[in-house]
Amino acid sequence: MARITIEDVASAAGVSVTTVSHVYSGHRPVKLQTREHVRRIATELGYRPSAVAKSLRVQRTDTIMIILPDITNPFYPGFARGVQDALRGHGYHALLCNTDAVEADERAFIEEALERRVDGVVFVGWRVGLDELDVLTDAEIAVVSLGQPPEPTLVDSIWLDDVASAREATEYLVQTYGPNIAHLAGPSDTPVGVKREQGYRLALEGAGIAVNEDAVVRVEFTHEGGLAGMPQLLARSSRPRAVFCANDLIALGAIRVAREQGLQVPGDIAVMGVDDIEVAAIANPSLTTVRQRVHELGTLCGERLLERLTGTYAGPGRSTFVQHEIVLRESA
Amino acid sequence: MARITIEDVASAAGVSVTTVSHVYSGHRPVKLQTREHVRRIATELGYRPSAVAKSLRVQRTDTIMIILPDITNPFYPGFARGVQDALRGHGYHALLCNTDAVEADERAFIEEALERRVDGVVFVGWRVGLDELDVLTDAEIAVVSLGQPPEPTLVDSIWLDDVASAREATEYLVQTYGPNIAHLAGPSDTPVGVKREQGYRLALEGAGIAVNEDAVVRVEFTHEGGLAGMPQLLARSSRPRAVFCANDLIALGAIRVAREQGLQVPGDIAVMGVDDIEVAAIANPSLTTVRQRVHELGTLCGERLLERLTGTYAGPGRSTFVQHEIVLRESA
DNA sequence: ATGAAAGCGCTAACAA
DNA sequence: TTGTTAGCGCTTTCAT
Repeated sequence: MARITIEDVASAAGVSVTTVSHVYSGHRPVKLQTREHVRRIATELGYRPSAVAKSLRVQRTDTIMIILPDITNPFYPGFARGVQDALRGHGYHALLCNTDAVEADERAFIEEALERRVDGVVFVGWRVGLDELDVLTDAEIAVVSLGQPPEPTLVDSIWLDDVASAREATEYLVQTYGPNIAHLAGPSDTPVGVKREQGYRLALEGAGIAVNEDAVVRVEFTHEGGLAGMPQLLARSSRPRAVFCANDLIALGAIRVAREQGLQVPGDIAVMGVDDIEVAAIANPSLTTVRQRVHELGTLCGERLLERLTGTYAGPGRSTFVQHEIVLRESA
Repeated sequence: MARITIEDVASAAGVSVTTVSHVYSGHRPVKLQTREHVRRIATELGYRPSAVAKSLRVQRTDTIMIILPDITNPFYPGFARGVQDALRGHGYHALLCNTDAVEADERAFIEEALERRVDGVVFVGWRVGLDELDVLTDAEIAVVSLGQPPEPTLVDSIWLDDVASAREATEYLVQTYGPNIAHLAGPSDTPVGVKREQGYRLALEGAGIAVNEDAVVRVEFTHEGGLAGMPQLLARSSRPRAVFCANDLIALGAIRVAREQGLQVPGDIAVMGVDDIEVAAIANPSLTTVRQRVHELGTLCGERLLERLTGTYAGPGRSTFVQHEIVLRESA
């Protein structure tokens, strides 16, 4: 069955394509009678206006792209959800893209955004710098980035102080459990991983504690990362009294390993994460962590993007800081 | 800065648009020298072929749509991931859509798929029947649906036996903990909720146990659902010895409530879920549940879809059953 | 090895 | 209130 086009509807209804077009867009008045007639014919024929033809003509796709490192990390669906909530009712649809934090994929999706002519991009990148997003701005695509530091750029960015949050978390652990604090760090080739490790080191140095390099193990930002890294920490001659993990998934993995080895959390060893993903509260022991207010981050990105999409704002990149917050629960 | 088109490249390179087009598509040989020249000019100008113009011309979008009830339920990102993994390397991109299990939204996204001329749809619907997907098939859009029962339809469907899995889970609880088994059911207007409740009832009846209607509480398929429903169960004069929950999120909420009321799980009250989302293993106590092999479900959907997209298969709807599996852990 | 030109399905300027 | 038509940026047939 060939696709029904606007022309088919027009001739079947005995009107011009212009009229059919305006029945749908409402961009100019159409006599009620004609309007209803056209509608009926269109429904009978099963006509659906082609979004791609329209996009080509109006040079808008009403689509935005959300580029994320890993959709199976619960942090990101919550974030994406926030973005979509902010966009709700404004007629935009979202393309969710997984980069797996692979540099080539991050770049590939930026290309893809360009080719698909999306109207806007929310970018959460780990490998690619903010300056690489300028190509989007050049193509008049609205861009908001999450998590990069505040430096003057073309794109808006919503950022968290990863160094400070890691530092405060570690300081809390030092105060509560003394100097022997280990760190399950993120990969050293991700900005987030690097900054949280930096915060950890700053906290120890600030307390006059020398960093024991054996007490820092770098793993992926996943539950498996925690499962893989924790045994190394526990195998050390002097077991750490607490471990600061670069995110909640790692922390949950770490807790699991500790408990399997018969250790009490936090009695024998305390564990703290970062993110406050939903399961952090559900888990048992519930996870002490640094809350990132993920949904708010998402809506904020969505709102900033919307301001550019609608033309409410058109100036240089704005930088918005979102404050973290330590959430004390059972694990530390 | 106006968008660079194929024409800009052609004139700057002193060739025809045809040649530029073929440099990109490789659909016909272009002299090496010309090819390199065109490439260089294109790069200099920052040319990106417009996917929307191409789509209009070739009547393909290389896009599929994944329609899901709730992306913040960890079951679905895992599933979506599976679909995307199956599609990887075949040049398709995925549009992830959240219906929130709202009937109107499910229908709206079907419309949207039609208008956007996506090549395929993976549909996970709770309110809308399989027959409503025929409109997609009519428009020559490949469709695979998850979770509906095997009845002859136009679309492919991957299904789970929700009744049987709920029944087996309940039977296990009866065998282990006796007749006093409650049920935190899903909403009665979702097929999944209905079928799991049905399985629960069949198990009790099969064991000659009368179903106590007070012991069945219907809640949303969320952690909050569990938090809301569990107190009602615990407030009953005779506390249930175990509770079968319609999914893992509900079960995790239920466990939380039980523990807050000072009950041991499973010592005082056992809890069992369905899905085996990742956190089921991480949680503490870890969750006894029915595994749905979510990633496999996703890849299966992706593969079936791919067969239709590539034309490898073009017949009537196929129905593929995926076996569930009870996973015994600590909570029951 | 390369080009000219039609046409994919719409929207909107211009005309009546 | 309605219609005619150019053109959005590509691909591909038909020529050369």
